[in-house]
Amino acid sequence: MADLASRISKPSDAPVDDKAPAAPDAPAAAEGNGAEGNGAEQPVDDGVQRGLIETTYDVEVKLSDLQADQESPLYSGVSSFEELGLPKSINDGLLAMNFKKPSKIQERALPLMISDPPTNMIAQSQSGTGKTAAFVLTVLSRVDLAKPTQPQALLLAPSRELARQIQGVIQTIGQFCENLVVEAAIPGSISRETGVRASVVVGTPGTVMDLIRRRQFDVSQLKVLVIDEADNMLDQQGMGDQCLRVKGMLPKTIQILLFSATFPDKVMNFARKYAANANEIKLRHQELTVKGISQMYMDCPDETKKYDVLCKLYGLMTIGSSVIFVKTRESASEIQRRMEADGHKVSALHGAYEGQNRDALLDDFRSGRSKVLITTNVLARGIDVSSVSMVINYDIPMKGFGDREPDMETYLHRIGRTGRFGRVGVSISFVYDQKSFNALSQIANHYDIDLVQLSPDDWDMTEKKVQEVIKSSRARPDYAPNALGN
DNA sequence: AAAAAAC
Repeated sequence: MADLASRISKPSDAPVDDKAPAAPDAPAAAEGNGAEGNGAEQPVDDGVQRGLIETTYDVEVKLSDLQADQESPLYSGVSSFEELGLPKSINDGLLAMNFKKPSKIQERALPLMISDPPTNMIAQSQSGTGKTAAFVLTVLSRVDLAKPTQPQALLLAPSRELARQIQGVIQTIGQFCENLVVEAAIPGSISRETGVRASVVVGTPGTVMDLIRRRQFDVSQLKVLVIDEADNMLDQQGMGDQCLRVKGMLPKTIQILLFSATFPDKVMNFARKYAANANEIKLRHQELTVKGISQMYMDCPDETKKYDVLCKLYGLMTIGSSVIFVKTRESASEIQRRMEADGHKVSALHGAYEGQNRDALLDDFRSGRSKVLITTNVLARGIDVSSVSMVINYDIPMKGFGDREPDMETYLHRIGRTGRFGRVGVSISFVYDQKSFNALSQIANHYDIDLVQLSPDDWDMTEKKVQEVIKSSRARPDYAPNALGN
C-alpha cells in the first residue's frame, strides 16, 4: 500500500492572513489550567471586514452589536480570574482546584459572558482547553443562591456521561457556594414526586423536554442556557429539534451560550439563528488540532488483522489509560468479549447498557480501576479523563448514509480525549483497505496533519514511537488539574 | 447500513 504519510503531507494551501505575525514557536507548556494555544495571539490592525473586531493568527473574536464597544475592557480579555470580580466563594473554588490562571478561551470569553446586559456567545476552542470551566463560571456568576431550588440555569449535553461530568465540574468549582444545588436531568435521576428542585440543571435533551412537558421543571426563572458540543446538538435530527423546542419554552430574554471544539460552516449558520446577536470566538480549522497529540496510523493488511494488531498494542495501551473507538455497539461488545477470552482486561461502554451500568463503567475508568475502554461515539465528545494517553480509532469515523464521507469533526473530538490541558498523548487510527485509507487521507488533508505511519510488522519501531511520546508525558510533573480536579 | 437522545 502506498505511503499515507507522504500522500497526505502536502504544502498548506491555507489562506493564512499574511498580515498576521508568525506565531512564535513556543512549546506548549502547561500553565495554570490553561495550556491552550501557544501565546501567539497578537492583535492585527484589520478593521476592514465589518464586524471583525480583531484577527489574530489563530482566533477571531467578533463582538455582538450589543457589546460592540471597542473601548470596552471586555474586548481585550482578562489575564487573571481576579479581574473578573467574581464572588469570593467562586474564587475559593478555583483556588482549591489549583486553577491559577485562566486559559486562553477563559481569558477571552469570560468577560464577555459574565457582563451585563447578558449577551449570547458562540465559542469554539480546541478540545481540552477549558471550555467547561468557562461556561460553568458564567453559570455560577448568574445564579442567585438565595433561591436554591428555583431553576436558574440549564445546561444541555449530547450524552448521559457528559451531562454527569459537567454536573461534577459545577459541584467542584462551586464547592464553597453555600446552598448551591445542582441536579442532572438524565434518565432515572429526577424524582417523579418532587420534580426538579435545583438552581442549576444539567441534562440531556429528551429528559429535559419530558420534565418540562410534565411540568416538573419550572423554566420561568431560567437566566442562562448552555449547550455544550453545540454543533453536534444543533445539527442532529432529533436533538436539533429538541433543542429548538426547549428554547421555545424558555424566557425570551435568556442568555444562550454555545460551546464546541468544532463548528462546521453549515451548522454555524443555524447556531447564529439559535443564539442571535452573539459574541463569537472562532478558530481557523487548521488551528483545531492539538499540538500535544501525536497522530499516527496503523497500516493493517486486512480487516481481520485489525484485531490481532489491537491485542499486540495492549501493553502500550496500559501504560496510561486508553480509549478504543469502534463503529457499532455490537462490535464494541464483540471485541471486548474476544479480548477478555484472550486474557486482556478491558471494558466496554455504549448506549445499549443501562444508565447505572454506564455510570459505574465510566467511574471505573476515571478512577483507573479499568484502563482500556472500548466504546462508540457516545464517548467521542467532551469526556475528560486526564490519564488517557492513547486513543485508538479501530474504525475510522464516517458520516452516516453509506459511510461515503469521513467525519472530520468526530475524528477531532475522538483524539481530543487525550492530550488534555497541555498533556501529550498518542492517537492511532487503523486503516486496512482503500476506503479507510482514503477517508483518513481526507481527514489529514483537511486539518493539514502529518500522520506518522506504523507498521504491524515492525513492533520495535511501533513501541519506540509510542513510548517516546508517552514517556515524555510522564516526565512532566507540572501538569495542570483538569476541571474535575485530577 | 450508526450512535445518541424520552416515556
